[in-house]
Amino acid sequence: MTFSDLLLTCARLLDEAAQAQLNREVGARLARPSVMRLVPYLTATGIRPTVLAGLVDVSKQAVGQSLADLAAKGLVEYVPDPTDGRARLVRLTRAGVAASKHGNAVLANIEGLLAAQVGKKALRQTRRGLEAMQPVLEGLRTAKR
Amino acid sequence: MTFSDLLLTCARLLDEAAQAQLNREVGARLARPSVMRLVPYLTATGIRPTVLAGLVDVSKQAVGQSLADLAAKGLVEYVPDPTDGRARLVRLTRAGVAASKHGNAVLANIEGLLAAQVGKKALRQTRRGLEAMQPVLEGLRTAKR
DNA sequence: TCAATAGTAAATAAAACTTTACTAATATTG
DNA sequence: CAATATTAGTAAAGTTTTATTTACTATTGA
Repeated sequence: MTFSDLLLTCARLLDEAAQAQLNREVGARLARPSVMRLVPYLTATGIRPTVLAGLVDVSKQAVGQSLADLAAKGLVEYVPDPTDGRARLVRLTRAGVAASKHGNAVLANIEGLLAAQVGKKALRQTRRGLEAMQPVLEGLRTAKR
Repeated sequence: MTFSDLLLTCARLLDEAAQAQLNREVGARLARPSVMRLVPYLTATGIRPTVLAGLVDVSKQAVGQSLADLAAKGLVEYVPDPTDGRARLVRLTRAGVAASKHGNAVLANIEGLLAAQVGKKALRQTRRGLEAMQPVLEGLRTAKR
């Protein structure tokens, strides 16, 4: 197995495990994939929908739809952007922050299992490797378009 | 950034980079996501559609539609399963194998860039870490359902 | 024989996203 | 500074993609 396949496979497995855990807790699917993709970029500080659209590379209308979903669930709210009267900021509500924290806790739990199985040292080494690779991969993204 | 986020982010970036490279070559989108998800499991030897459906966790009808897509492009073909008259095996055609190889070459190329930037040793260490983690993550999958 | 399995077909449902069209605020520029 | 262009965003409709439901055939295995 190539390194690439290994990386992609591990990420997929991790994602599935976390998702499955959360779904089990809620008793249904937490959120649809299109909505889940926004989550990493949502903060309590707020971000503009348009910026979000650029990050996930879909139209702002598409992002708007996903955000409406999250807003309907009370996980995000809109506030006017003080620096631009046209713009709004989407930010996590208290409930949204709590949900986000919980998601991180689930991941942390899985990490704990990994550490227990492969050893803290191996986990740390792997982390360092990925930390070095991330900026290189980010570079590919911006470079080639 | 947590280890989990790092892993998920790197995988996403790698996937995007490879996808973008392939799309650039073809001049359009190579294949839709639902189809791409089948690719890792396709071989020249052949696999049953139903098995494939189990692997990606969708109905066999859904897999059938994706496979019809690939068959229309001449990348896979059906052959009767010699061990069961009801069953068929989907296998990569010569063109399919070539396409698959090319995909791997694109990934290998990116890996080369990574190795050049972070060093072969770091790459090897990261690989070893992921290799140790994969079975643990696989275990979570089977265990919890 | 009869239940279960592998698969297909067609219709439909649901999800994700785009297109078109619009309002309101901000920038630009002549 | 007024006219114009641009930007942020929304709204509604429509399209594409993905997947399920229902219903069926053919083969296998009990």
